[in-house]
Amino acid sequence: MMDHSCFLVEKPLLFSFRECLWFLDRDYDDCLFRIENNVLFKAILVDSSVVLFSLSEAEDHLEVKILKGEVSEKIRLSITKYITEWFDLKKNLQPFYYFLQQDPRLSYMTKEYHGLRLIGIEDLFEALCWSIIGQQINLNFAYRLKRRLVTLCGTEITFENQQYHLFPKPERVITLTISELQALQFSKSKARYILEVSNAFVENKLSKELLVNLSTFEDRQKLLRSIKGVGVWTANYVLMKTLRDSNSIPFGDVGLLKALVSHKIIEQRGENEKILAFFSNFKGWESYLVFYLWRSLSSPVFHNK
DNA sequence: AACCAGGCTGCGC
DNA sequence: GCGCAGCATGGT
Repeated sequence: MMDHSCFLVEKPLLFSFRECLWFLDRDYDDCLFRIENNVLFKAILVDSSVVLFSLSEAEDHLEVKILKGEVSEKIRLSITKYITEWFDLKKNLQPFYYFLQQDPRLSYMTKEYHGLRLIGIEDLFEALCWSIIGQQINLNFAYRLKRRLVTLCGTEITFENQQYHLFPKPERVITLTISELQALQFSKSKARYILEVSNAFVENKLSKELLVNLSTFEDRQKLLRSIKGVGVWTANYVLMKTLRDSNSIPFGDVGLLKALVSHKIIEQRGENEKILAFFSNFKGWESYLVFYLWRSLSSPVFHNK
C-alpha cells in the first residue's frame, strides 16, 4: 500500500531550497513556521480544517509529508498549490538574472543568492496585519508583536510536543479592543489600524478576490490605501508579497534605502529620481530586485561595503 | 540617553 | 501634488 501522506513537488530551474530556507530562518523569531535540520514545518488551513506538513529537499525534488490532518488527493493538491505560491515556483528567473548581470554592482547576486525566490505571504489579512505591525519598528520587536497577537487569538495545533500556529482570522481579531492590543505593546494607532483592516475584511470591503479582480496595479494600490493605516509602503509591500505584483516597490523602506546606499546606487536617502532611474532598468522585476536587496542586508557582502 | 526602527496621518502650502 | 511635523513604542 502506498503512503499517500508523502509526495514530491518538482523543483524549477534556478531554484535553491537552501537559499529560500535561509531567508525564512534568518535571525528572527517567526511564529508561523518552524525549521529544524533543513526541514520546514508549516500548518495551513484547507477548507477550514488544519493540515500540518513538512517540506524538505529530496534528491532533485521537494518532498512533502502530511503530518497531521486528512490525507487525500485534494489536500495534496492544496498543499502543492500553497508551496508553489509561497516559494514562487512557477517563475522563471532567467530574465531577472540577465538584468542583474548587466549591473556590475549587482551581478554577484546571481551567484551569492542563486535560486532565491521571493517568499510570499498567501493570506492577505495576515500580510496586511504583518506589514502594519512592521511599520516604523525594528524587526525583532515586530516579530514579537506578531507572536503575541497570534498566541492571543490564532489557532494552534500540537504535533510531537511542538505547537504550530495559524494566523488569526479577521472575525476573531475584530473582537479585540484597542486597549487589549495596547496590552500586547501595540501603539494606539497601530492597534487602530489593525482593527480597521479587520473591519474591512469582515464587511467584505476588502478580500484577496476583490483585489485580484482589479486589473491595474494602481487600482489595487488604491483599494488597499483606502484603509486608514495603509500607506504607500504597506500597500506595495502587500502587493509584492501576496498579489506578487512584479513591479511593486515599497518606497521609503529603510532596509531598501540602506541596501541602495551600500551598493552605491544612491549616496543617501531621499534621492528619489536616482532610485526610479535605477529601477527602470529592471522593468517587471522590481519586486524581485527589492527582495534581493533585502537579502543583501544580511550578507557579508553588505557589511564589507 | 539619544537615536533608530521593513511609516502613517494630517496639515499647510 | 509635495514637504514636514508629530506621533507611538521598544531596542541598542
